Amino acid sequence: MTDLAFTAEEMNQAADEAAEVLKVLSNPARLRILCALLPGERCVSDLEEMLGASQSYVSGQLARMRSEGLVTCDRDGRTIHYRIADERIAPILERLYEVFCPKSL
Amino acid sequence: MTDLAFTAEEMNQAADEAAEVLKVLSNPARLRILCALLPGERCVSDLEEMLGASQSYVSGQLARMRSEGLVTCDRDGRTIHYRIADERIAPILERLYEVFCPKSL
DNA sequence: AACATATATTTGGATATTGAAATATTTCAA
DNA sequence: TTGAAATATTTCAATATCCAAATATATGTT
Repeated sequence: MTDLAFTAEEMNQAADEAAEVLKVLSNPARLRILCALLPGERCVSDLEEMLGASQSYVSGQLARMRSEGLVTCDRDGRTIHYRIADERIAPILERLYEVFCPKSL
Repeated sequence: MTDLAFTAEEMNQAADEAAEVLKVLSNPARLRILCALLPGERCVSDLEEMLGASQSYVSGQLARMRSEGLVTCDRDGRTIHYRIADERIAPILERLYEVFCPKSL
């Protein structure tokens, strides 16, 4: 039977972890990429088009998120499909939709 | 009767807005300050103690969040009580607790 | 092999953020 | 009015972030 309360140390750890994830979400391009991935896989060129951003920029942001384990990808021929790999992302994005896009729900 | 769907432009605006708020939350000290304010008002020295951070540092972070309208304060003698001033903060923090501190709920 | 397509990586300069240290301001109490 | 307590602001150096531009790599096609 584990303790139900968080110690101060655990709280600090949780805050550090949360802040790390939030830092990724705090860039509009990365946020929009993750939102685009929420319904399912997308290839890089789709994401480029949706964002209206350059190839290297989108690819760079994907690389960053890959290195942090937030997304993964599979190659299919010469296109690469990305998807969200961290289960903490979806519930956070859902809440962000509720807060910032209430009309769309 | 307003439209129920978000245009691409509205989505981009929402993403920018969300990213701005998330940037504030993406620093562990600021995140912990806001969590401490969630149940109600706190004075600066209380926050200092909770964070184990220096007076000027805590005050500086509070100043930043004040300038962005996320918190407000009232003076009571020589102590100043801060509280959350942006209604978007609480629902986001609640979700962060669910995701990062599930044990404590 | 040569070429086109899709994606990745590197580089670099501008700008922002971080957190510590010192100093300033405001208020109350003696 | 002098001093102490509570909070705010300024300054600075280190580091991180942003995004564009150029270049590299991998795959498929002819």
